[in-house]
Amino acid sequence: MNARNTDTKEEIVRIGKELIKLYGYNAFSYADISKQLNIKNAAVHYHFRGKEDLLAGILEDYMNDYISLGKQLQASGLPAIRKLEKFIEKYSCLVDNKSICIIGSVASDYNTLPESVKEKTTQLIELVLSMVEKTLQEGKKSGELIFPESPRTQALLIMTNLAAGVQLARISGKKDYDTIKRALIRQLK
Amino acid sequence: MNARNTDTKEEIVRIGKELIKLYGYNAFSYADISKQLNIKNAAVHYHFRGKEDLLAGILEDYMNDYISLGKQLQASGLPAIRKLEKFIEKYSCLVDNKSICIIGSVASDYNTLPESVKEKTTQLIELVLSMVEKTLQEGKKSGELIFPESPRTQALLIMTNLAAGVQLARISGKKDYDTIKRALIRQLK
DNA sequence: GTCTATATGTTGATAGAC
DNA sequence: GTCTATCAACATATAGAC
Repeated sequence: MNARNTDTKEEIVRIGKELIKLYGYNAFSYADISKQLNIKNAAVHYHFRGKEDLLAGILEDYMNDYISLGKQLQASGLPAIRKLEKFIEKYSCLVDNKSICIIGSVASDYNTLPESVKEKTTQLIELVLSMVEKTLQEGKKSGELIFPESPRTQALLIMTNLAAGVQLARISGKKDYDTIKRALIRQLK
Repeated sequence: MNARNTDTKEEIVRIGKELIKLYGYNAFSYADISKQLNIKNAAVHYHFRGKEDLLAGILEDYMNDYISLGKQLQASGLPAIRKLEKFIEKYSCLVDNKSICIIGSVASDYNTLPESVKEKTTQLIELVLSMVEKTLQEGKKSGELIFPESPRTQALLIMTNLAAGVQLARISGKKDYDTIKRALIRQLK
C-alpha cells in the first residue's frame, strides 16, 4: 500500500499543479482532485491535512522543478540566449494549455493565501528571478547579450512581460503573447 | 427611495471594484459587500440579480473610468510622456493599496468567469491597450518618445510590465515595482 | 421598490470504517 | 495505513415581507 500511497500523493500534487495554473488557488476544490482519482474528496485530507498543506506541497514541487531546470540548463552548456529561449518556451506551453504561470497565479491570489505559505511564494519567485538574472549576467559578460538595464532589472522586465503575457493571451489570444515573446528576445541582442 | 436605490447600487459597484482588485472575482462574496453596507447579503441580489451581473456592472464601470481618463488626458494637452506617467501613476496607487489591476485580476480568473462577461473583458483590455498605443504613437510622431517596437507592441510590453509588476509587488515588495516603473519610463526616451 | 428570511448547493474538514 | 460517511460553515440564489 505504501507504493500506492506515494502514487496517490504524487497524483494529488500533479493535479493540484494543473488546477492552480488553470483556475487559481481559491477556485479549485478537493473534489476537483478526488474526482480525477476516483476517490472521495475527503481522502485527499489523508495525504494533505488541509488545503494550505497541499498548497505548500505544490509550491515545494515547483521549486524542485525550477531547481532541476536550472541545473539542466547549467549542464547543457548552451549559450545564454538559448537558455533563455528554453525558459521562455515553458511559458509558450502554458498559453497552449490555457494556463498561467504559478507565480502569476499565487501573486493574484496572494491576499487570500494562508499565512503559512506566503513565505514560500516569496522563495519561489526569488528562485526563478535569480535564475533568469544569472543567465542574463552570463550573457552580458560574454558579450552575447546586450541590454541597457542591470541583469536584475532586465530579469524583472522579462518576467513581468511573460507572466502577464500568458494572462493576456487567455483573453486576447496567442497572437499578442507571441508578439511579446518576439520583442523580448529581439531586445536582448 | 429612488435616490437611495441609486446610492446603494453605486456603493455595491464601488465595493465590488475594491474587492475584485484585492481578492479576485471568486474570492469575494455578496456577504463581503453587504456587511460594509449594513444590509443582508441577499439584498445585493435586488440590485444585481446574480454575481455575474455584478461583474458585468463592475467591468462596465471600469470601461467608463478608462474612457473618462482617456478624454481627460486628451484634453489636458500634456506631452505624451506626461500622459503615460499619469497612467502609470494609477498602477503605483494600486501597489500602495495591495491591489492588482482589474485586467490582471480578470485575466487570472478568466477560466472561471461566466461566459456572459468574457466578451466584456476583451473589450476592456482592448480599450486600455489602444489608449496606451495611441499615446505612444502620438509621442513617436512628435519625436518626443523613442522606442524600437511598433506602438502596439510597445503598449503590450508596457501593459504586461505594469500588470505583472503590481502582482509581483504584493509578494516581493514595492521596490521591485519601482524598479520596473523607472526602467519603463527610461526606455521611452 | 427595497430589503429580509430562508432554501439549496458546495466547500473544507472531522471522526471513524475497513 | 488508506479511504468513506458525514458535518458545519459558507457560497449563491429564490420567495416573499414590508
